[in-house]
Amino acid sequence: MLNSSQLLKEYNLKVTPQRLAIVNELYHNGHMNIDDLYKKLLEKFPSISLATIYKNVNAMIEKVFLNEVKIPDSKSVYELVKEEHSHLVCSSCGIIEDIHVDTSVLESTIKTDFKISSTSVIFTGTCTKCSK
Amino acid sequence: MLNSSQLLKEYNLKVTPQRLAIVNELYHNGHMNIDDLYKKLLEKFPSISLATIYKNVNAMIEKVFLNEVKIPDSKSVYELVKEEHSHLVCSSCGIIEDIHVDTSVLESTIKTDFKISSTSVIFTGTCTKCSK
DNA sequence: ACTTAAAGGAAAATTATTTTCCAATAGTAA
DNA sequence: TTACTATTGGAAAATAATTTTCCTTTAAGT
Repeated sequence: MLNSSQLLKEYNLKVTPQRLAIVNELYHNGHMNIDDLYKKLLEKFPSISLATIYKNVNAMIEKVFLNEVKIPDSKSVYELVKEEHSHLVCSSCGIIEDIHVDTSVLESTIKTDFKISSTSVIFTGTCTKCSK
Repeated sequence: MLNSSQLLKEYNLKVTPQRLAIVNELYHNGHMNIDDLYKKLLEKFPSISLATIYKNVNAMIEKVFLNEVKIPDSKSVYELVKEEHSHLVCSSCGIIEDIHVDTSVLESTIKTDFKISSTSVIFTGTCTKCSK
């Protein structure tokens, strides 16, 4: 189980029911875009405003508690920050999965003068369900 | 030298001065966002409209002649489609460089049921100039 | 040159995101 | 618990980003 309340506190974010819901939804669904979040929270808070979603998502990103994932050819999704990982995206149904990849292999093989600080990898393909 | 006119024709896009300028700018600058393009084209076409930029960029993406590159924490940029490659982004000055990476290494090491069709890799770091 | 489908530009329309303002509320201190 | 204060949520307005509409112009084929 996730102690969302404590988590928010650790990130210096006031604990409110709306924020708890955002955290819990992301915890259960992994990756959601703004609209997914809005629609989901509307069920629990019929009067919630899109501005509240935006304000909170931005606040959480600022505190490095959430992370925006930019997916090729589709909308950005948000996820709880956790250990570094990459993403698998199904171009058919849109499902997104985390996957652990050792990017140091890449970083060591490329020839560049850049000091690399992070490597984003997104695999696009077809998931098992959609393959059938 | 680039024969932009012929290129456009090959992609079934009518050759217009505005389109030629877009292609040439992208050829010379490599990666530009919508605003970069708009500002640049304004120099040559003082009455050009942002809608023209959007319409053309979208048309070119549709024909798989341009490609949108989604950069973490910054605006999307567009580039002419060419052989597969990855990107290096300087988080300090924003410069973007192409880099060739053998992503098959990654694809073969990960454990997944997805049928992977493409792999997007973006390295973020600091370029030489900004390192000094 | 003539014709026509497509493109460019201006403005409006839509969509996405942020800001403002005020009432409600979480967190802290008494 | 109560009182206080800063922050949050919500409604609406404001701003930004993108697309569409409509009409004039133009590229490209005849």
